[in-house]
Amino acid sequence: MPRRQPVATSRRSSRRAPLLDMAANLFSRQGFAGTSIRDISRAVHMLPGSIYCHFDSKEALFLAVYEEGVRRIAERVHAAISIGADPWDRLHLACTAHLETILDRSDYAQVVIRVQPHEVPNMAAQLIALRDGYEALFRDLIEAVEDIAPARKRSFRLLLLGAMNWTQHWYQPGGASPARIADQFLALLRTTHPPQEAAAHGE
Amino acid sequence: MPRRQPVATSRRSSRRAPLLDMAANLFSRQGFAGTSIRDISRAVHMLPGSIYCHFDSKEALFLAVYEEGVRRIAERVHAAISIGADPWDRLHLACTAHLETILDRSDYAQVVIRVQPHEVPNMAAQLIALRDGYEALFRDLIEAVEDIAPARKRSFRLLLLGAMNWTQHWYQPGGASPARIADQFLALLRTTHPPQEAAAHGE
Amino acid sequence: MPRRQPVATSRRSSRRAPLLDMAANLFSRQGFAGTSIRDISRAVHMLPGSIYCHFDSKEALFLAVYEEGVRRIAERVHAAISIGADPWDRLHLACTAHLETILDRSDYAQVVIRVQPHEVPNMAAQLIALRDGYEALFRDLIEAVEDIAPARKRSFRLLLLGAMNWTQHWYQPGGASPARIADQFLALLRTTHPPQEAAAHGE
Amino acid sequence: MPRRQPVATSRRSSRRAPLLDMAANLFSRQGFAGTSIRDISRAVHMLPGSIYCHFDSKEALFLAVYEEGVRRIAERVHAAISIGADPWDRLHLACTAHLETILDRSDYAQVVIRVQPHEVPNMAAQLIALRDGYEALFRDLIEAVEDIAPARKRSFRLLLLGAMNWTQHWYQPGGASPARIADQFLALLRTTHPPQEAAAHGE
DNA sequence: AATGAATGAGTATTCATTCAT
DNA sequence: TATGAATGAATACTCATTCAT
Repeated sequence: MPRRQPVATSRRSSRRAPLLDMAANLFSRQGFAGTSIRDISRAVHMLPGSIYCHFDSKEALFLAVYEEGVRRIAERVHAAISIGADPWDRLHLACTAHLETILDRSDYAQVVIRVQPHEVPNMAAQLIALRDGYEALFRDLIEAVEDIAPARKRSFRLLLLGAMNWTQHWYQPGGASPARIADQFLALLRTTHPPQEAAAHGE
Repeated sequence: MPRRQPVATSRRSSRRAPLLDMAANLFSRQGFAGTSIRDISRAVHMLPGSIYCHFDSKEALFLAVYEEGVRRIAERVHAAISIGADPWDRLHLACTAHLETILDRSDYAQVVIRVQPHEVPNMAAQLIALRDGYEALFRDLIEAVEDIAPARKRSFRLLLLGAMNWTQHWYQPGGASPARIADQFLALLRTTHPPQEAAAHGE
Repeated sequence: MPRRQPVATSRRSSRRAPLLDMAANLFSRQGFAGTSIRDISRAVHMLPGSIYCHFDSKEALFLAVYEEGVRRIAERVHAAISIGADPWDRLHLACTAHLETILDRSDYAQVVIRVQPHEVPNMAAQLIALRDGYEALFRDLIEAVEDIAPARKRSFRLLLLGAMNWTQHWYQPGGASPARIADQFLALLRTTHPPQEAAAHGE
Repeated sequence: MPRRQPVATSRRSSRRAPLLDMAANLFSRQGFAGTSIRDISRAVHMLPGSIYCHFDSKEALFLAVYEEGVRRIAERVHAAISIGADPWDRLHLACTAHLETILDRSDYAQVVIRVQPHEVPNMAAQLIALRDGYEALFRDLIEAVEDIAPARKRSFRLLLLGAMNWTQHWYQPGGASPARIADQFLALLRTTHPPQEAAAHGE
């Protein structure tokens, strides 16, 4: 597991990291259009113009946040699945890591789920590419699960990812934990195929 | 089935309806913060100020769109389930109607799914109440399905609705139809419990 | 001679005319880039944003000033030459009117001479077309003067117009009047060819 | 004739010369207000702040360009007239050199013609003094031409210099050469006075 | 001599909204 | 019901300049 730099940059200006953090926080709560450069600069005790020392535009700043967000979820999910061997286990671990990251851990990751690429002028293509890169991971994980019929793998993936990503709309810190939600979702999708006491995953 | 007014209002000015339509269209594509009163007024060949003859504020206009959106999905779903008797059938019909409405039929309905209540200043509570009112319908439908274990009904609902609402992010008119998507999603959730006698809605 | 409207517009908002006047004044003294919307709005006791009730952009405002400027010189020159019959007389009258307008009478006209079309983003073509339209007048006047050799008419025109337009750089209200300057310039160019019978427009 | 340093300065930093060149280029095309320190620094691959290692302010940088511009035209004109003896010849040579320099040779010289002194805050007096110093040269050359009536020398100079300086507005590299333009302008002004039969300066 | 970051004021323009007509 | 003009604050971004390194 690689040692990770503070925030995607080794040790630039000490104010770049908090700036990016605050941007992530505000974008995750208010979206792209709903967050102004002034909002961000105020929160980080800079002048609006000073932000442009670090990023060329609001879109570029957003892209940096999004990239970091994708990096963070991907990293956590990769780390999580590395401890499992069985395909269902690995999928389960991935879902737990995914939900934990987007619900509790990281404003960056929340941005990735919450902000739709085409809300961000001139950045849609790049954002979609980043997100697709991440989602390919789930494609692979689901591919490896033998007792999902091949014809259903695509809708399985869309159902599962959609349901997980939508949790942002109703999740509340007090309630069921992200891990519990992952359990419940997979239970609904798994019990289907392999009654778990019996001969394992033979459909 | 109730005769429906042109646009949720009896028969006010002839320009109110297109105004609301255009607002729905723009809000559904650009979100609340991303759509300006000027955008709307331009699209409907009015002056910005003239919009205030019909609505007190941007938020009030949005609320009207949202209300109409909820009304429209609810109406379609109610109409759809009325032709089914079996709980699974009724759920299936509801899902199809839900997906058809938010994916193909109505900008109004799309707004309801796309715009998060708390993006809209001072309106979150009302919007959430409206949405919850609609979602209660699914709670009832799921309640009636006996072969979902009671303890799982909540997560079943959240999984199903989340997955359906998320389709907006990947749905494309050329691909699988909303009805087909509904089939596929329910197939994944149903085969689970009782492939009992025979495949009713079998894939 | 046609009755002329206050400022290119019949009777729109009472604040549009002074706005255009002030813009003409500032553009004529500070150029396009050197004049800000704030400068103009301050001078006319408006808020910067209010200017956009009247013009879509700084460039559009400038174009309106420029058009009016061309209109004004052209009008004055046309009026002046209408009282002459002899080609030299007509040219002389035109030069006097041209110089009087760009030196003393009109900020609008001064803008036309002072601001180079390509200083104004996205407007160069339109501005050049307007200016060329006006200068065609001098082409015709010079065409009619028989004792300028045809091969020299082009350079005659460029010399004369260039010298006149450059007066803005050195003219001072106290010194030689625009009419006197016109006399002197034409004397230098006329004595050349035909000091024929007697001095018509004596120096 | 003095040996000339690379760029008006003995042999400072190797980056000062390209900086000044680029500034001349940009000022000549975009004027003073239309050119930013950032434009210049970008073009010369420096950071904006680094320019202040070489010049105290934007105005000081401009002044350096302007001085160099005046130096360059004056130098070329001096060199040109040194090979002529007859006053008309010398004037002709000066005009050719002047036009060649401001039209084809030097961004520096173009700045002198293009930018009006009072566009540059707090520098007008110095710039005017520099320009006047140069123009005095033409005063002397015209003074020496005997067949221009003394009373007309001033307007002759203003006409000639104005027409030449204005060429910047219409000159195009493909068309008549600067030397040809000088010929044509002087032909218009000369044929006047000296009935050409007399041997003299047969062109 | 040059950098990288920052400043504070300023850039053109857009925002939702108001109001007399 | 709608307009046209205006407001005052906000929008993203750029300006010339400074300063510690």
